[in-house]
Amino acid sequence: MPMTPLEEIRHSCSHVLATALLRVFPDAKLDIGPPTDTGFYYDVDLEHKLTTDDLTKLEAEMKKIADENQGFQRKEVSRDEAIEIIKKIGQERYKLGRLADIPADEKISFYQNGEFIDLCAGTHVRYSSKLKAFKLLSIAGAYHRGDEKNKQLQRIYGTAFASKEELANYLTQLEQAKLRDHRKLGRDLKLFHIDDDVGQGLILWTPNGSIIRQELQTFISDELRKQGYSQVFTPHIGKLELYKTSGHFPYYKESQFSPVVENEALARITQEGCSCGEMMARLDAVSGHLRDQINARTGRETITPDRVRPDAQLLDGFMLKPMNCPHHIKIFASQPHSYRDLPVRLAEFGTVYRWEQSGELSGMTRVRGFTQDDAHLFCTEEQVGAEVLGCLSLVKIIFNTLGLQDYRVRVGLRDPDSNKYTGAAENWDKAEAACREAAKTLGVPFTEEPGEAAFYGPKIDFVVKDVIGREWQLGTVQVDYNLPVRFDLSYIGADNAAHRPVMIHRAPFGSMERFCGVLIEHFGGDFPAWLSPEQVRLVPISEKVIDYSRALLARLKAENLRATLDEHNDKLGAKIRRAEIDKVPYTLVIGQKEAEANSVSVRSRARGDEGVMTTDAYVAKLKAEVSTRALPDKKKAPAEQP
RNA sequence: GCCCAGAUAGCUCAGUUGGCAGAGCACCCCCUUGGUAAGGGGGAGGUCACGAGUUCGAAUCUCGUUCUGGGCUCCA
Repeated sequence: MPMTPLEEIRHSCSHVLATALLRVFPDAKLDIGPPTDTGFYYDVDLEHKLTTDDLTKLEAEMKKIADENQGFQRKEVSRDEAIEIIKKIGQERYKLGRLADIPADEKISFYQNGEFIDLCAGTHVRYSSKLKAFKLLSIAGAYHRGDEKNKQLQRIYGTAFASKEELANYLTQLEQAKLRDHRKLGRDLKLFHIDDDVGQGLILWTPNGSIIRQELQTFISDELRKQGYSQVFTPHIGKLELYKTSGHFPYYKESQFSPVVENEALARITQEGCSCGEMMARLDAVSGHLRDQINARTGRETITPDRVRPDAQLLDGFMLKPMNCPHHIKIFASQPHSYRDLPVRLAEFGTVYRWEQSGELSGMTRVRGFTQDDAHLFCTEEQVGAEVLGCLSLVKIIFNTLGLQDYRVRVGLRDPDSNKYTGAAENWDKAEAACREAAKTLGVPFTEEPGEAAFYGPKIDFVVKDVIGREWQLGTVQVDYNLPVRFDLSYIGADNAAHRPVMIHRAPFGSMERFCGVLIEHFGGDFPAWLSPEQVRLVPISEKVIDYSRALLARLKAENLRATLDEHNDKLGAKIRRAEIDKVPYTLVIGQKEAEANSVSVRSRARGDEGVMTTDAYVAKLKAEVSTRALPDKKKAPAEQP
């Protein structure tokens, strides 16, 4: 498949980088060097540990190669010839494996530029002098073939464009993006804090951030009430056996916090002289009774005999809940249900804990404790389609209200080659069909991705990009035919017989933490008035109007608006500047004129000076803006930013 | 978890070959009483991430630990 002109430039840069690499480090063993969405990289196996100084050296060598104006020449060869070439250039270590990947019926080609030749399908620019604007950016580790078990190679990232201007623009864009980073804005605007002494990946919501979260929760709760959901509350922990029944333990053991064992049980087991390994084995083990139950319900050997231990050896504990489903299931199961009750929709802002690997943590977007705007729907099989649609429309309402337009939809299907999925194939087929049909109604393009399903069912995810281009899954809707079986859920149908309900898991935000992180970047900190921690800043021009300003502050607070008064001993310009830096949507300038006329001079963060209006008129206007959850106007062209 | 880089005041950062811990902003006080993005002066603020080692002497050199950033792997 031919590449786009930009891809050709970037891919050719990979080859030029490899050429430079071999000139500087002749013993480098090359793996692969493809173009990416934002540039290119080359993976290399090298004894020498590359440093940023090396990047400078390599880049200089690349410039030289570009100036040498080397031609890129394609050579098609037979497989035997290919092996010979690879051996001749001493690149057997990875290239022979890459050669073996090429299907028998595909042409094998090499590209040569100057002294460098590389196994490559192409395509390339004709001459290296076409490469005028490139830059090496960073060094990273990357596993060979993306497999953790393989050797970690050194990956050199770079970017390239057709012109120097485009490259410069891209680099400025990167700088600009850093200013929107939720980790920076979170600190500057005092939205959240992560403290080493509390723990990695555990968010402390400071007062400002808490206001945003609270407003979002109110917004969602309002929508849920309209759509017939019931609010529930459940504890943060549950017994291990609950998760053995659901199948989450020990299946996801590595990504869960360790179980909490009661003191007495711990003392007893220590007295018995149990090793740590033995204790873990006892925690993993199940009773014969549970095994029989689950295997009967699922109709196959879901729990194998080796996990069963005599009751005397079993050890139960509590787990920090990694998900809310089992708790909600127990609420559903606590009462008999008629088909007339369905669907039952149980919603909770439920906090869950997951043991993410330390290297995966990132600000608010990847954390170890987070609160899902979770709900579980229990419905009949006939209702699944309509309920999935309802969930999707909720996600759309939320995204529209917040002006989130730049997202993609992913329908996660099971990977036919994997056995990690539970449940009968025909149920999977039905559920996947329901998701596909529902996604079609969204009116936005979606991709079907095998292998992206949850282990209990297919799902529809809403994925957005953060400021540095990383994708994050936010909203999700998942169909589940599995957990109702494992927990033996039922309802009584019109035929007076027991039927199995279908479950739908859904979280339109995904998690409050990740969603807020993405939202901070989406708005760049310029939140709409309804979300702004501080909606109005009162700025008195002099102390002479301080009494009027204080009375006005009291008035605004009484109207349930979030306002503060800047009593600093500064000039007006400085106070305005501070309000702008704090990203307050409205600044009210108060001087003698305003005090005498019971009015305010309004300055909008987005639109600048809006002139004088009566206090009553302003309050009414702002309250309307807040209650309709209006989006902020596009910010005016930034003046001199700090 | 793995690879690379980093950690100095609340924030952004400087700190030379090892020799008294620095600046700007923010904070507090004083002067200034003003009309839409920075008036002026003063003050306070530090276990240089933590722990060892080398040295007469360590923010600076070495080792270890923790955390952060960029990747990789993972993400129910």
